Amino acid sequence: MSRTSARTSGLPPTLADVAERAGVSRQTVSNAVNNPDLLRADTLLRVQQAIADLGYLPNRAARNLRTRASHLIGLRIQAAQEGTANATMDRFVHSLVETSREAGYHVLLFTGDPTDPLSGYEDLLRSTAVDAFVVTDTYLGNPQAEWLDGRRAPFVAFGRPWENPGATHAWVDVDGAAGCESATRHLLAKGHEKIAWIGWRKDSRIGEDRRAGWHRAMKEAGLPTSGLASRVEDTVASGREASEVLLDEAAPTAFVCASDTLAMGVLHTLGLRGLRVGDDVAVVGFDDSQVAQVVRPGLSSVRQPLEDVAIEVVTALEGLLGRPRVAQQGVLLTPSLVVRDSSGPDRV
Amino acid sequence: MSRTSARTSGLPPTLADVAERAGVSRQTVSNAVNNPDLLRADTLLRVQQAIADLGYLPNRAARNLRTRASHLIGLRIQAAQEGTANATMDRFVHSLVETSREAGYHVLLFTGDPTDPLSGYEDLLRSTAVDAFVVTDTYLGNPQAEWLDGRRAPFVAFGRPWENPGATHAWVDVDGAAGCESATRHLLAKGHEKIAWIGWRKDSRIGEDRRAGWHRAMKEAGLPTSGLASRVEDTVASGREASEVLLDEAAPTAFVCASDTLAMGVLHTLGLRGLRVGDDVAVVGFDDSQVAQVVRPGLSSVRQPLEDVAIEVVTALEGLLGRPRVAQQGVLLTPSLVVRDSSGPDRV
DNA sequence: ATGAAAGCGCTAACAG
DNA sequence: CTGTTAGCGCTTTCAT
Repeated sequence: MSRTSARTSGLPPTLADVAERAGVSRQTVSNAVNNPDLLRADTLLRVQQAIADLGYLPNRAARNLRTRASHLIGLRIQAAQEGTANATMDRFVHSLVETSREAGYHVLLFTGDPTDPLSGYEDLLRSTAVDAFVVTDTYLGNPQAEWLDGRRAPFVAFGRPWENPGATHAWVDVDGAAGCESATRHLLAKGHEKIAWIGWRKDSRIGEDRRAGWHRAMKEAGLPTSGLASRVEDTVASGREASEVLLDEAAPTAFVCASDTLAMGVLHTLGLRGLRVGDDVAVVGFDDSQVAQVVRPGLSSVRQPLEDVAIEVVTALEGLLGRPRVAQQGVLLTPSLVVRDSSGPDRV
Repeated sequence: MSRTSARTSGLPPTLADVAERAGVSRQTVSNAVNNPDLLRADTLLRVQQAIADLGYLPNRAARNLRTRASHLIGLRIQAAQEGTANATMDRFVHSLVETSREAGYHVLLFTGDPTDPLSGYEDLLRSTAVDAFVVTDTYLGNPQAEWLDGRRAPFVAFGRPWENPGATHAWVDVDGAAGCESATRHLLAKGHEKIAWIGWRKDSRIGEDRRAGWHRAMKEAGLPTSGLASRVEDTVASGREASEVLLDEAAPTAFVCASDTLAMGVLHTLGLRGLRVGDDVAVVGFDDSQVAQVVRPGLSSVRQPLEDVAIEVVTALEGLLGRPRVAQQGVLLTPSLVVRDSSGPDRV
């Protein structure tokens, strides 16, 4: 051996240290860790004892070098938008970290120039720092998917390939239309007939999808929708202004919104006009943000099953990275509606 | 060479590929990357050209193995608490990721058994997966610091060593007392004299610190504090109940709270009693959460300078990991007060 | 079932 | 200033 044993040096124990202590070769120790079935029961036990005694854990860098895998998955995050209720990402990050760990992966966070959806990916990929990516900001038109596909980089998207339905990469998404449809039905069941929609600008595919859910539910109920929809920026002020206009021009008794941020704008308007939230006008948001949870009265909201999204994402990742490669197509999950006081009572 | 060159194989180019193309030895390429000053100008240029041509980037695993460093820093995160307005961690994570990148580090996220403050650290440390940790959940009594210190693992704490003021490790914290003092002074300046405190249970050092700021400001103004303080759990319901009791028994005209979550509870009480937020009773929270930003009326709140915290943390980290080792002691940063409508008008 | 040999891609130490 | 040598700690052949 070319270096002092672990006990004398301050360095962590290596395979060689364990081998020496157990009286076997290094290879046998490696097998004990990675292919225990190959060892005879008593040898295995002896090696495991030595491993425990020494507190041995394989050195990551060495293993990574050898296996050409880092067991790291990269996730690009953006700054939370101040002044909004958006918090999907943070809940997702936590779920992903948790689920990844169970699959033997850690999550490496990185940021990039917000105006360049590609920045940050390339360096990590070329330096083999991560095995795969989870791509989340697909609303940007999602050039990442195409780019990563081109480099044959494994990745799973949280978000459908809106722009390119023929894309073959793995993705997981939440059915926003279904969420808004169930929110609208919920209000219809309470007796509302004039239910307004406040969503995002038309260039947002996600926004149009959610809007379609509202529209479908209204049509199914045989109710008109014209004059009841508004498309604005995702800010509280926009939600407030849009709801003012809608109240003046169409007098809806309920609002379904594409986000909790917009829903908060509606609550502002109701407050300013002395209308009682829930009792006079019902409101449902989207995301089940902390804001929805702590505001008074509580804001009903569509909640994305982010824990399940993480599970599906990691499953897809394992398929992509495992041997044999198991390709997964798209997975669409259904959100649930969290009912709070802003839904109001039944209007029998 | 023992393997096909990068162009023919699908693998990324290596040092050897670059060396061959530039007509120099591998070592020279390594120097071109890590110690450019050592090369003659023309050689450097030639090597850099080859690097650019090939799109070469050093393989992380190999470099990590050789240098015994991963350039990764570990950060343990916990699930965001639903039903609260707490969001410090998410803002901090983003700032840390951003700042770390500038220093050449990436952030590796991990979770652990919530009941065991140590879980998760050990494996990463022993497997040499990270170079250092950023420890944040110091409110747990912070056994991590001692434990990490014992293993001589580099780490920086976001949070003071409350339990052990003699601790020598690097830490960065925000002066909660100063924040609450300035919040209280802000209300005093508006003409309030009966300013109540709603904070956390006595075993929370952070809570006691924040409370001290309120207390100090009141004393300096020559105002009594007895009967004006309450210590409860960090939930909206607790804030609501505490404010009801305080209003009944002491009739304060303003509240300073240890968190936005508690402040939301106060807003609930005011709403239920028909008291106008700001006009009748002023409220100030702590954290400048999204909730504070989007609720109506806006909630004044103490904002932690998390971007600066991240900068100080990374600076300390660089000192810890750099050569020579530069030890940093504690850094205490001052938060700022974000004034919104819940502060109310001047009560001349 | 266990061991020996080779090498992943890089850099520290030294030689020239 | 550049090249040679020798590993970092691990796993993948291939013998035994």
